[in-house]
Amino acid sequence: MVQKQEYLSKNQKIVLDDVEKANQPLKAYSILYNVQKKGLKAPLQVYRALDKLVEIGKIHKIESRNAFVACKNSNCVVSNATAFSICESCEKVTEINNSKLSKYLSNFEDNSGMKYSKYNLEFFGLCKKCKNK
Amino acid sequence: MVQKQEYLSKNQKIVLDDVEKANQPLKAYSILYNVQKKGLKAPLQVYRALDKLVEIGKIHKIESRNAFVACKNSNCVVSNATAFSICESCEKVTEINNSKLSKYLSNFEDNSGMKYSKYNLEFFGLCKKCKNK
DNA sequence: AATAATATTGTTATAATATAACAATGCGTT
DNA sequence: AACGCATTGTTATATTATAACAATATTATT
Ligand SMILES: [Zn+2]
Ligand SMILES: [Zn+2]
Ligand SMILES: [Zn+2]
Ligand SMILES: [Zn+2]
Repeated sequence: MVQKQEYLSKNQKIVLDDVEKANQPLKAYSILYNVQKKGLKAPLQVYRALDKLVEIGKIHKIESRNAFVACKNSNCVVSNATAFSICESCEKVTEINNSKLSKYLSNFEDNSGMKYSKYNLEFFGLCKKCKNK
Repeated sequence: MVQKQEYLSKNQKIVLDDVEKANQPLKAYSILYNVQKKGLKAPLQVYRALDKLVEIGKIHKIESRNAFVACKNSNCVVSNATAFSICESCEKVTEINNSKLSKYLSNFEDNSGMKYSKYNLEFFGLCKKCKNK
């Protein structure tokens, strides 16, 4: 039996490293630009690494921005319960780590008969700085 | 003073009509295909109509799918508080209309200092049908 | 009615985001 | 060594979305 991958491959490390350094969401083609000096020349090399990193929860995709950000929340072993705040003025994005919220959403049920295994929540508004302008 | 638009333009009506008939999310280029017989020939004509319809809450964008669905929730006068359930098997999407959930999220506050004016939540899982396969 | 401001439309081209398809290599297991 | 599978490299292409410019339509103000 082949066991589940427990380490990162070369390209995955390179991409994760770049995204972690940024501490803000990066677009795939910005990442591509950044890592070209390390040998990743094609979009697919970046997208494949991103896919895997998202799958294992090291990176999250900010869907409304088509951008990728490193997980800052040690609870997200797998990215099946994510919440973000997004400033609509400066585009600052923060991962929300609020156990009440995650408990509430993870336990959410309605009468649709659906079994929810995953959610993604994006809050929008103005951050502290932008509010006071 | 120019007052806020209170009716739909020709192209907006055409696009809304198509999306409402579908009762499932449509991609922008599917919409374009559908409405070509009505004279909309270019992507921009569709995207512009979609932008406006999303802005006024007649249509919502399913961000994780890059698709657009008509609002089924009369409460969404403006689309500043949206929640959807998405089946990862058959891709069925349903707008969640749950007042407890929307109250909880609309009142959500954390210590970030951010004032949230809007949110979008997407739940993923298996729908009733797909669960029983 | 004339003017101004705003919204909408039409059109061509192009940007930005993401995947298909195929061949080769690397690595752990049997 | 042989197998299975993940990863890599590469080229081409698909999909999603916007820029830029010109024209027309609608509404508000004078
Ligand atoms: Zn996380
Ligand atoms: Zn801000
Ligand atoms: Zn709605
Ligand atoms: Zn289903």
